[in-house]
Amino acid sequence: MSDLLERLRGRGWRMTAQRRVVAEVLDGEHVHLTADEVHARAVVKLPEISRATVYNTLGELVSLGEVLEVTTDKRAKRYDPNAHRPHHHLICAGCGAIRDVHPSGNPLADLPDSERFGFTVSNVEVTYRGLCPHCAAA
Amino acid sequence: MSDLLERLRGRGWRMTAQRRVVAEVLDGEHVHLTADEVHARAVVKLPEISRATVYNTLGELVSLGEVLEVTTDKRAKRYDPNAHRPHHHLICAGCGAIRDVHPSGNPLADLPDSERFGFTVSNVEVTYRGLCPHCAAA
DNA sequence: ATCCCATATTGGATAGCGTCTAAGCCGAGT
DNA sequence: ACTCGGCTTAGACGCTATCCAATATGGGAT
Repeated sequence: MSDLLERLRGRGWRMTAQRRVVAEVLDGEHVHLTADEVHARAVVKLPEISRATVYNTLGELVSLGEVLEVTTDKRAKRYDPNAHRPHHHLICAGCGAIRDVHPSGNPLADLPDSERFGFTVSNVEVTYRGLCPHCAAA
Repeated sequence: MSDLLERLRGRGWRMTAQRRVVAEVLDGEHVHLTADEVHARAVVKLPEISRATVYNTLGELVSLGEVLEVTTDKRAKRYDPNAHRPHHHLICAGCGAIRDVHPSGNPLADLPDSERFGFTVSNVEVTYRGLCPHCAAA
């Protein structure tokens, strides 16, 4: 399971109990957790861990490119451990569930220079919205 | 200029000084303002207007479909008066500024059935991120 | 023109989420 | 084992949005 931990060690990331626990929580989950949910799961393994450390660690993992931040609304940000494989998101407007999806095509190429307004464009996110089978039935 | 005001009146929206001022602020601007920025501009025309009213009014305009809410990060939501024409967004990672863009291509068609997981997909948002000329220089 | 009341507005309180700070702790190199 | 820079902590703080009870007001009815 510890591809993530191995990669972090390999980059010279200083390993501490708190950081290991946070990384393990992300590595084991396949849903997109909020910072507080990560904290709640981390506390099970390491009761003294503080919220600040979870926030710091998540921020570092994001900077390192190992984890993605997903902001879909004004509720809490969610953290996506699946950063090694490019993907986009499909979100249910009813229940808020998120699935990873892999569209074909390259949206970055679809933005002509004339539409870039001098920006250095580095990244593109595609968010599909709709209703999941369960919410569509209700 | 007052297409927006006309449409609102036509829908039987009760017109008050505060609502008119908020609508005028949005109608006159071509950038995407935060609620506080809308409030700041509204105060110039109507010094007594309260934050709560601006929030209420923006919420109603969103419900009416006259204005779009754009949530890009954990900073303030921004309000997009350009709801009548489909477009996507280019966001500066430095200062949060937003520009409307019109990419070629159709991302909805890029999501194969096998990646839809039974969802009824109704909408797609494309968000380009980068640095605006000003933030790139700093 | 005036009255009336459903609805809008107000400002202050409250809540959610995230960031900051000061102080102590710890791990790795010597 | 010692030292020092980086890590962790608890709680204060800040920002944005929402809620609330009291007050004011638009606009139809008279």
